[in-house]
Amino acid sequence: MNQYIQPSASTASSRIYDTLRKDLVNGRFAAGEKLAINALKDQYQVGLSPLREALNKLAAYGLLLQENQRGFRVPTLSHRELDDIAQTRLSLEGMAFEQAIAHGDAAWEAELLAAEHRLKCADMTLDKDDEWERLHTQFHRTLVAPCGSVWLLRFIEQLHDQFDRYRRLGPKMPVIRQELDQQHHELVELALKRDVKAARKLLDEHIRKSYDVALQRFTQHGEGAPNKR
Amino acid sequence: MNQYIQPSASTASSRIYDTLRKDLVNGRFAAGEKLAINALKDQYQVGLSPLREALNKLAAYGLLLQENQRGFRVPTLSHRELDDIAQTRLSLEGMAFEQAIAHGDAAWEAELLAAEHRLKCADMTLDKDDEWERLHTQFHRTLVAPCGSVWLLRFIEQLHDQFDRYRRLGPKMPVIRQELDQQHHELVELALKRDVKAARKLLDEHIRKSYDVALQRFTQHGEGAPNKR
DNA sequence: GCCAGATAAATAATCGATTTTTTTAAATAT
DNA sequence: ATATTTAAAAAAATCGATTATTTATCTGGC
Repeated sequence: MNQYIQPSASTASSRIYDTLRKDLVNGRFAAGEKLAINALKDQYQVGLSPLREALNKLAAYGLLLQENQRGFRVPTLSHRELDDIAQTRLSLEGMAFEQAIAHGDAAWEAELLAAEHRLKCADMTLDKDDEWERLHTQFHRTLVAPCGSVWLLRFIEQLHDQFDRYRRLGPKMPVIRQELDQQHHELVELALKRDVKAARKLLDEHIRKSYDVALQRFTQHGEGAPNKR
Repeated sequence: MNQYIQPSASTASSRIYDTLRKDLVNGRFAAGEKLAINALKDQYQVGLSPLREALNKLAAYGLLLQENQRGFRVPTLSHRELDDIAQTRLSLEGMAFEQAIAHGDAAWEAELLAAEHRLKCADMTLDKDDEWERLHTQFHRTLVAPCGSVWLLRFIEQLHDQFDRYRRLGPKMPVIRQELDQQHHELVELALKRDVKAARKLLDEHIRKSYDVALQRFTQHGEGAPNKR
């Protein structure tokens, strides 16, 4: 009797998973922080069982650390790990982009243009970044979507979340933001022209520029981990 | 007062996770099968909560599919996905192996020799494959260990599990097994010689040969999914 | 005979309470 | 004062039962 078929009817567990994932990527929790499950339960108004199931999934996904008999904690941040994430993202996303350019069809081209336009518009009209972030993720997802490998896409998605955890802590830099937006446009152009070499090169630069922003967080406050606790 | 520090004291949840992961990779459950949680609970003698937490983790890891309100099922097998897994493994493991050869030190060389020797011995003395499989996984892990990227290693591990899910269904082929063992030896030799080009090429061949074995399962029974239900 | 709707059975998800383990605090001895 | 043991508090993990949802079965109308 459902009016519309639900893609996957939500459960308390899946809802709290989505919420926590977003909050973790957005840096709502301090790096290294131990999660107080009971507090979370009250904060998010959710039962213990669904909460624990979500935390388990997040740990398997890499957004939490789990230590037997002593719960969950937020992974610390380190210059070294940021390098790893950025470098791996460079490799995998670059690889996927090349494949996508080789295989993407007309529908993909249309999606690319649409995604870039949506992103550009959001940038102008909205003030709070939430929607922009969503569209930004969606844009990069579209770039590599027709690469042909489900597993590669899965890993890229995971790396994106990891990368964003660092990037969103970085300072707001309107100038660089504008440059990044410009690159988004050029990425689409090169993809449409099927210029694999140039496209890959630009994607590399794009990620590196983003990396520079994220890195500020570390060079500013000295080496090590800028954790609260 | 613990005599030895436990690396991470086991919990019911972590134990059932390990067990199920192994059983899933070993094809103990039919592809596409819906998991009857209550039956599992009795079979494995474990409570509902730890079991569900383990299933949630396995779903996030990619060894199970989770659909809200209708539980968990074992992913189906397909020629197409095997191709994807093999190809992605080829890319990532190849990349990691090259890096490992570039960065691996003397300790790594020692570990390599040790791992290959252990594998060779297990092959001769033991009849049941369980220990061989463990050592085989360990050998490949060692090959790429010093690649420098935690995330790459993580993905490779995941792909290995996925690949093995297919490989272990394939027929026993002693001749090919012997060829694969020979390649293990040669991989170590090339790694020690730091011959990146040749090493990568051989690893490619090695994975491809393994892939051929796994593929039998599909070409034998015709295209599609060789599922029970 | 076949389909829509209602009912019953089975299964998934969640809750509330209990048990186990770790962490913190206090007490005692060196 | 410092270290070691003991006791108390807090937190994590697990259990047993309840609730919600899906799946299977039945019924009457066409």
